[in-house]
Amino acid sequence: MATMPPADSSVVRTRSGNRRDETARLAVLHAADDLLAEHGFSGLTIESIAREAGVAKQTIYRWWSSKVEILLDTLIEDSQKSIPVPVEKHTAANIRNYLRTVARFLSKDPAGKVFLALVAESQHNPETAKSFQQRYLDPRRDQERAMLRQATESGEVAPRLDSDLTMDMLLGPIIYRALTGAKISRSFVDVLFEEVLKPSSN
Amino acid sequence: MATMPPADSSVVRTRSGNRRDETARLAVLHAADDLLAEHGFSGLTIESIAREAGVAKQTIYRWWSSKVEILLDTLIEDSQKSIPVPVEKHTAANIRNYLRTVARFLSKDPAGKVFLALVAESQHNPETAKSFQQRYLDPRRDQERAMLRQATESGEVAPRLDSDLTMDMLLGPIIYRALTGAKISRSFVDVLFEEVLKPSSN
Amino acid sequence: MATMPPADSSVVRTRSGNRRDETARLAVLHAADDLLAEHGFSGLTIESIAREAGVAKQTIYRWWSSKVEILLDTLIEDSQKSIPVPVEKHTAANIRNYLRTVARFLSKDPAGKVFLALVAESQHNPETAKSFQQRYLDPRRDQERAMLRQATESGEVAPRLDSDLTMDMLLGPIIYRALTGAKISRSFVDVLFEEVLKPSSN
Amino acid sequence: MATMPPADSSVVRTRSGNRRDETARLAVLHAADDLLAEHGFSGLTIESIAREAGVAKQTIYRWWSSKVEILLDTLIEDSQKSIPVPVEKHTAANIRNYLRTVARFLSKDPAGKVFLALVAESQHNPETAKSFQQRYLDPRRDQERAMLRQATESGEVAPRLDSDLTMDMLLGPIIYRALTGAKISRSFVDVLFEEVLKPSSN
DNA sequence: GCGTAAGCGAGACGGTACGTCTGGTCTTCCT
DNA sequence: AGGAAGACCAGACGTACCGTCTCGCTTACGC
Repeated sequence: MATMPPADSSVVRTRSGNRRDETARLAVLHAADDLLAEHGFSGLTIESIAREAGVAKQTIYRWWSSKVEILLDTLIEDSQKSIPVPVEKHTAANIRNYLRTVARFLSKDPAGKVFLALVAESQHNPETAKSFQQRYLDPRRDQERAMLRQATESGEVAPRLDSDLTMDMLLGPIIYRALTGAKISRSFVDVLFEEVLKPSSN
Repeated sequence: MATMPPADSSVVRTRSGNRRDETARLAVLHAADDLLAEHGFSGLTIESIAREAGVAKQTIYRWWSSKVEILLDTLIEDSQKSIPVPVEKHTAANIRNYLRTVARFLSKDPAGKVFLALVAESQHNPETAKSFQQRYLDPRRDQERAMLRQATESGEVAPRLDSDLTMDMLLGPIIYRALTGAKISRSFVDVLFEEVLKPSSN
Repeated sequence: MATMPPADSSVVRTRSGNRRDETARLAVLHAADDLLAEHGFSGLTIESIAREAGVAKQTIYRWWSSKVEILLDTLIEDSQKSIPVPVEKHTAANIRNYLRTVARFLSKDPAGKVFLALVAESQHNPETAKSFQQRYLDPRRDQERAMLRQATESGEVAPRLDSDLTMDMLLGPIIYRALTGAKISRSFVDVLFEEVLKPSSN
Repeated sequence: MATMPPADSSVVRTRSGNRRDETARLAVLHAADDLLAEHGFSGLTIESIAREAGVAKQTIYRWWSSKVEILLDTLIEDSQKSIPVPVEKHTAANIRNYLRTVARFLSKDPAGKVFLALVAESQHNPETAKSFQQRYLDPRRDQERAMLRQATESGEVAPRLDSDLTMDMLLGPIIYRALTGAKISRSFVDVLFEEVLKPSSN
């Protein structure tokens, strides 16, 4: 993430005329990522993004309505790469692996900070909450529900509760621990998985 | 919450000389509470608190290092009133009731917004995270662990896991739902309780 | 002094894009002038100038390093208008008239207060003293010396002393009276002129 | 208990019970003097005087209405010591010497800065102007007029003009040069004296 | 092939809040 | 009673960003 193009002297900024400048778009996303990692959410200002990206503020305001929208863009791209919802084989192993991957993403991956920052900002700002819900949380939850349903149908897992409740019981503790900076061990995730999804676990 | 002292005309501001002025302290806490409820976290500025409370900014900076510390003070006082950890009889019913109270506090009580705001701000600011952990989360968790242990010893509940993991499984989903603005029905809480604490639940 | 442009409804604030906004510059100078006249030097704060001029504080800080520099700018412009050093005919009458004009400026014209305020502030602040000297006093003294020299060469006046000493003998008493709020009558000025510049005055 | 200041072992702070504490009064005057010399007029705040003098702010406010009054007290005492108006023999030599002393006081003596600071502050603050006039300038001018009158009567000097105008012609240039930081040579003072007071000077 | 239209970097603008500083008032406690 | 200490309200300080705007430039497209 946020690797700059090689500082080759021949990399002249290609001005794109009256079309959107992809170079500028990427520079903004990279700068946002870098600044969040380096200086935290409060160090992430439109002004600093523009400065870091070598871009005019107006260019940012033209394409994004707030810094939250910028972060959403990066989060969506990163999530597809780092924590894809398993889509082909919905086996128990795949689901457990998904939970492990999410846990690692939230506690280790710098991109996971973007997720936490957006959960956080949603508390402060209703519009962020709405965007975050509609553009990120809802689509993912849809995928997760499908995953759960198909794995249940194939008999791999046996949730005793409806899929939303099940997902919240699985993800809630993981996310809460991530939010409070607590350790999230692999066994913690595995126990969660066993408790919630395995039939006759006791 | 944030109820002002009786608007009796005789309530002249008692200047306390070179000792801390309790009137000013309360005015600040009330103003912070009111403004958070009315205008959200971003509408909560030191400037606006001072204005609302009729207090000089310097008085705020003298006693609190940031608006987060002010909110922590109000949260601690409000939590003791609204969501006390049951301390006398650690029965199953008491614990279930505690969970219900927490759920209501987070989703309905304006003071619950303070908790969510502090979880949020902790993501943006490490010092907030530390303060929040040490002054609020840790002490509460200690009480909750004691509650759980004693209820277990008396045979009222039968958690299959250690107390920290148990509490996170109970509170994580509730808090995650509160953070994402999802509904938290009584039955949701009760199911959580049954799943995690009841023996041979399936 | 400080006359606003005609309140024609069509006089919309011309935003100048990324070039300096002349409207803002003038508004600041006028506001500074007005506030000095109305509330004195201590009532002249950057805050109040910004408020009065309808200008952001940052705009002031962008272009002036202190309120003293603002006053210097107004004084220089006002002086060129109100007390120009006679530049064409250096006759005795012109010089006497110049002295009278200066006396009236210092004792009657609100803009004269700016001069006195800058002399005053120079006592408190070495940087003010330097700016005032370099940007105002020195250039004026150069002009005055030229005036004196040429009038002397043409035989109109006959100073017995060098030009700096002569100017200080002429202006010193006038300025000292202005500083102490004493009356400066026309005859006072005329006597000064006679004593210092007329040949064989006794 | 009077705590021993670190400096001189014998200088015990004598607390005077219910009489005004002369030690505190002197400490304030000295601190004011020192701070004016060291940090200029703007570095001279009630707060800093109290700190430097080891005195409570309230003690200062109890006895002086502003920092200007403190400076006036020091100036009056210093002037009596450093630039006494000659009072016994009003000879020409005495008057010339007086002018020389004044010139040296204003340009060299740190206490002269207090005079300049008060002239300055008078421009900014009408109350300062009034105090300064009544407590300092007027009494001195009365003495100077007497000096001049008696020297004239004894034939030592021959001013062509009334005494106020004469004094302003003598002191105005000196004070103006002091205010603008210009050099004030002995010959400058002597020429002034000759021009204004000597009969048939040309 | 030239005019129009849009995107771009730059940066000035009116604002709001920041956290610090000083001023002047007040009260408590100590001596 | 006087003085030290220090909390209090008030408000200016100079800085950082906000979101809007205008400028002068560059490029791509359509007449």
